[in-house]
Amino acid sequence: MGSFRLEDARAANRAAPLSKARRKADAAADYLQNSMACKAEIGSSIRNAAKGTVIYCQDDPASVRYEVVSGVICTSYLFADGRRQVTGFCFKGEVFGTDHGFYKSSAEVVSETAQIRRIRWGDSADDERALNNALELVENSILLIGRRTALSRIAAFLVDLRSRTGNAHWIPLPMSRADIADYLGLTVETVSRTFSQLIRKRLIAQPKHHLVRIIDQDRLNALAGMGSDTNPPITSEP
Amino acid sequence: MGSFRLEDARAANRAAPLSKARRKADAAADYLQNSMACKAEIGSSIRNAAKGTVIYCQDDPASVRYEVVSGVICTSYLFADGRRQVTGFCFKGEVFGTDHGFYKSSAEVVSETAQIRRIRWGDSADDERALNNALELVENSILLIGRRTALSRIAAFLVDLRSRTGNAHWIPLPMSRADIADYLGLTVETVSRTFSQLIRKRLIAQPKHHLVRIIDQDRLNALAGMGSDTNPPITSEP
DNA sequence: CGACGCCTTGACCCCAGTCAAGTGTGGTGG
DNA sequence: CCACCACACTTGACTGGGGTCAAGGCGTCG
Repeated sequence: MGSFRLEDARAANRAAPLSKARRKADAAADYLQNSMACKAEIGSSIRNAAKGTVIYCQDDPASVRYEVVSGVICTSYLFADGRRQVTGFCFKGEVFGTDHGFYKSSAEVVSETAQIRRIRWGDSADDERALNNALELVENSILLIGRRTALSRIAAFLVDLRSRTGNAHWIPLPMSRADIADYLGLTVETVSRTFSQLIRKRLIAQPKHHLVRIIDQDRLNALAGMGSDTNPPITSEP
Repeated sequence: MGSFRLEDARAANRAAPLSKARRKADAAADYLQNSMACKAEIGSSIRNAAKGTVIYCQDDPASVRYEVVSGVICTSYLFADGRRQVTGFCFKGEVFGTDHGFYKSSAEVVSETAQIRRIRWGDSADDERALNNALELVENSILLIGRRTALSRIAAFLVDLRSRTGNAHWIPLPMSRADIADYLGLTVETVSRTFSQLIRKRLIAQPKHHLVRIIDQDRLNALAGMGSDTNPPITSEP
């Protein structure tokens, strides 16, 4: 079940990033079936998956959640009119697919390759941690998406990614511009233009399309509207 | 602790809807302290609170969560630069304040009056239900906020509120235009204009500022980009 | 090599932000 | 009882940011 809507939306959606993913998913279906015991994790099943692999589809029955071992996962929601809202990106150690009953969004691998661990519900301590993790991620997303200007959104997006990937200056951006656009509520063109703008202003560098180096963290923070933690930009009246 | 940021932001924020709330909160502080045993709920403490009452502040230590018994609660996050992002509205039966460690947002009563129930963490079945409830609400918010046009956002906002309040046609809108604007990432003027537009087009009626009647649910759904559930707007190619 | 996807850049225009003024409405004090 | 004010909301005029349409670069695959 659950897939017919995806097909409909694919037909209607001009960009249709999931269509390719869907085809790849079909091809790699059985590949997904057998879990790869890569590094002999303790009793849990870890899967290898290539870019474009769909982990689960919107409206599929939800039985397990997943943890990202390596790579990046993108979860997205397809509207009936074909528009797409990317609900989040998941990096190493983060959890996705925490829905109850049916998955409300689809999950897709956006990095070249990814390892994900299936986790069953039942251990209440673990379950609660997972839910809290998911909640935190989504709440963070709201603070990103609610911003006014494209510049502020992109800046906040980069700042968020930097803190989550734990990288000092280099940020991997395996997702496509369309993914970022659908996440931040912008268009591909605006995303591209804004990146170019940040590069021109020497706030970031971009040796490859999918790799960003943060040059001026402070000014990026300022654009993101977070201020420098050590030097709050607000002076209260006497 | 936690309140100094609020004060700072108050000084900087032109609209500063929390400033009034803050003053009211001070005045009604002791009122809040003693829980009112209104209808003798089973062993849980229910409080009455008037409009503007702040339940908790951003960065306050988080020990309990809350359930709305009656009225409407608004949770919002204040940025260092004074901007405000409303993270959600909570109606009867919904849960807020599910943060761990410290509250990441402030919670305020926006209806004329509200009853809220304090709930301690510990009952894992209950805890998990609460977390799932919160997660669902926040994920829904993302689908609202990510929309492109103001018309689409307002329409989706109304459709969402209608389904959550369980009301057939009449929707209570106790929150201010500023709250709605800060929720959807718009300005008060745009919110006001959009409501007027919907009224002119006879999609809704608005006998009072804080009450909306949905006249044409189908067209509202269409604007919201959800289509009519019985008649999907997408035709798949053969 | 050409076809295709993805990304970038440019030109144009419209939606929504900004500034400013006007309209209730409730509260306070004379 | 009315004058006055404070506040929330509405409406208008103007402008700029970003959506839209279109063209062009660039790497990958067949």
